[in-house]
Amino acid sequence: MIITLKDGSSKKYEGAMSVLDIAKDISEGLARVACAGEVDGEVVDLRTMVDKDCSLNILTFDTEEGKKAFRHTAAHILAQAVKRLYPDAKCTIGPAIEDGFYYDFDMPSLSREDLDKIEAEMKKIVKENIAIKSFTLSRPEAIKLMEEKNEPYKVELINDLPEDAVLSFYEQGDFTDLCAGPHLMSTKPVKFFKLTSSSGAYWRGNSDNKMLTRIYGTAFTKKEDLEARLEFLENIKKRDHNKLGRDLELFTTVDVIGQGLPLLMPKGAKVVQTMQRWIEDLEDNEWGYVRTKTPLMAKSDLYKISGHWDHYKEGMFVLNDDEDENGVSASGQDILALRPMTCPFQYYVYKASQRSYRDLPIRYGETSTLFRNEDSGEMHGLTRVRQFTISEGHLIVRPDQMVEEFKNCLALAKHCLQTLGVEEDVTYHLSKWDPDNKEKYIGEPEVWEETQQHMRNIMNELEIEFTEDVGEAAFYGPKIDINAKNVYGKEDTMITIQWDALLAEQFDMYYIDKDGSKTRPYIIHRTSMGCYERTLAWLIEKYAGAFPTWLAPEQVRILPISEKFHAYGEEILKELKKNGVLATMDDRAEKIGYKIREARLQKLPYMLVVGANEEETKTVSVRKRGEDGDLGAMELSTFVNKICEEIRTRSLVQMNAN
RNA sequence: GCUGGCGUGGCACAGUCGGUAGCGCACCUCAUUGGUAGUGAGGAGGUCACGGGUUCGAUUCCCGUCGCUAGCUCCA
Repeated sequence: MIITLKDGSSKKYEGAMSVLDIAKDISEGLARVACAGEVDGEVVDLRTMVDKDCSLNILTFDTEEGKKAFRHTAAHILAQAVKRLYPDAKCTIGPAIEDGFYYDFDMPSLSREDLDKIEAEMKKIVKENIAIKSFTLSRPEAIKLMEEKNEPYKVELINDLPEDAVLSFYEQGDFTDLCAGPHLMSTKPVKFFKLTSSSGAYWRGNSDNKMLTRIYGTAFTKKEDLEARLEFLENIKKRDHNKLGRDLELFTTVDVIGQGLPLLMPKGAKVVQTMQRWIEDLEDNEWGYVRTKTPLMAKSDLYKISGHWDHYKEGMFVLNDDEDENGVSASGQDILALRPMTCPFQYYVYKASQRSYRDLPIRYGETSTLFRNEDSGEMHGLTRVRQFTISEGHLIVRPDQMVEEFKNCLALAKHCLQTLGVEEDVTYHLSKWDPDNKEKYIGEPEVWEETQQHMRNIMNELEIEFTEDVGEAAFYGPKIDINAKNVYGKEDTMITIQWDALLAEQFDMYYIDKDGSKTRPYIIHRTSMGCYERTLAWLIEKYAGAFPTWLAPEQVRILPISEKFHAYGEEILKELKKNGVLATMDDRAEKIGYKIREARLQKLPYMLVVGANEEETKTVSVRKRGEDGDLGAMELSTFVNKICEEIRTRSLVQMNAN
């Protein structure tokens, strides 16, 4: 590549040595130097970093550091523009994030028109090609500078840093900001950006603090990249379960029914029913589960034993909640709460009889409807709701069985993910307790640490990659969470497997051991596939509504060419239904092209076109969804065999012709 | 819960600077009986989310509620 340096000279670099050559030419042994110029005719900001050990990085926009520098600079350009237009706005923080940046200001909220104005001002700043200089200050000097600039939030930030800290600042014209960097050499390369949205955000992420105004933006070095990003954002809306799920008549919401209470319509309910039947049979027939069906509500007494009354009361829907200081309802009624989990109910199933060590493990499964009083701002489509149904289970096991059973729970979860075709789309997390926040949890620190180590070992042994998240545990134990991202990149927990060595004590659960002594069992709380509503949402986005055949709410639609072939169509319909295929017939007086168009828009797996040819030869003309879906004619029995096989094996791919 | 945005027939949208509303798709009826992404004609359907206020008059302006939504906080 040819680099034109700032002084106008240019030099050609070739091959693997170029990185070192560039460094030698422009670094002169300094810790951090940079140049801006043109690479192969394109204006770039090229920055090299030489660490103390002489290892070296070149920051072009292709590198992570380079992208960070680019986004930091974009954030500062935003802040500079805001300060120009709103001199009273106070700067807080403005980090780089994936695909862009944001900056929080203490200022009134902004409309789209305001964002457009700020964007225009930013364009000016870029055009001005302002040089960016960095300098460092001691803490007292830094505080003085920010006090002079009347930036109280910056002063607060600096005050929280170590006294002997040396703080880096970046200055671009009339704007100077505290920032760890890196930054570009000038504002010029930040050519293609867009302020995407503004919203509220609490100062320092604490809801007790003031709400600031956050501005989000996305920025790129190339026009095509920005356009591609904006187009991507536009396109993923088409996969968004909250839009697509409604369009495809899978679910709906009604304002008088309430927030977080979606209605599954016949198609959505059918998909959920298919999953539920599959999971229940799978657990009971192949994984040794026994089924329970327990109440959806209970007296507060139960939750007092479980600890939920103390640790989770805010999250429950409580009935007759007018208790006096003695815990008695003024109306004389029992204080009841809708259940937020199934644990204690299944514990009492366990406790209903005396258990021997020979009986364990006992694996209870329940298709369990739960109620959680989520904050009003939290609800979203099918992914965050106030009533939902999960494939819940509790395993009551002897301590010596714990590791094996925990592994089995992971294996079952993996099997479910695999069957749904989403195994590659998840991340595993070890959700740990927070030792600095002990009052949120029950049990002894040693037990927590030991349990977490067990889980760590299991994950390593199974060679599953995972991250460790502090403070994400349940109050009674650590857990493995299996998360998935939605189309917008937000993560939700799909599956959870929790190790609980504590609640057996609370509920006085025991079994009679070999030596005749009463012994505490361990408990695993787990889901095999998690919440049906959330999984449905995930699948809608994964498949853009085109579910694998076995999950599709309508698998085959028979399309007679005209009314004359309705009788033959009925014959086919009967045969399909007899074989358990979800089939319908479109017997409207519409043209065949129109019927096909409609079936395709509804993302049906298969269409069977039938007319004179088919009736005569006792065949069906098969069309599957997608481009070039016409599979031609086949014997009805052939099609039935193929689709039954596809459904039975829960295949993720569709049949081929012959 | 907090800060914004939004709410017009089933869906996607026009529109009204205050004088009670339209288009397309879908739906219904009739004709058409067809060969792989939209046959033609006609018709019905909305107290403009709900409640209050201002006004001679409110879908339009103001306030409140409900819902949807972007984030923040929360998610045992």
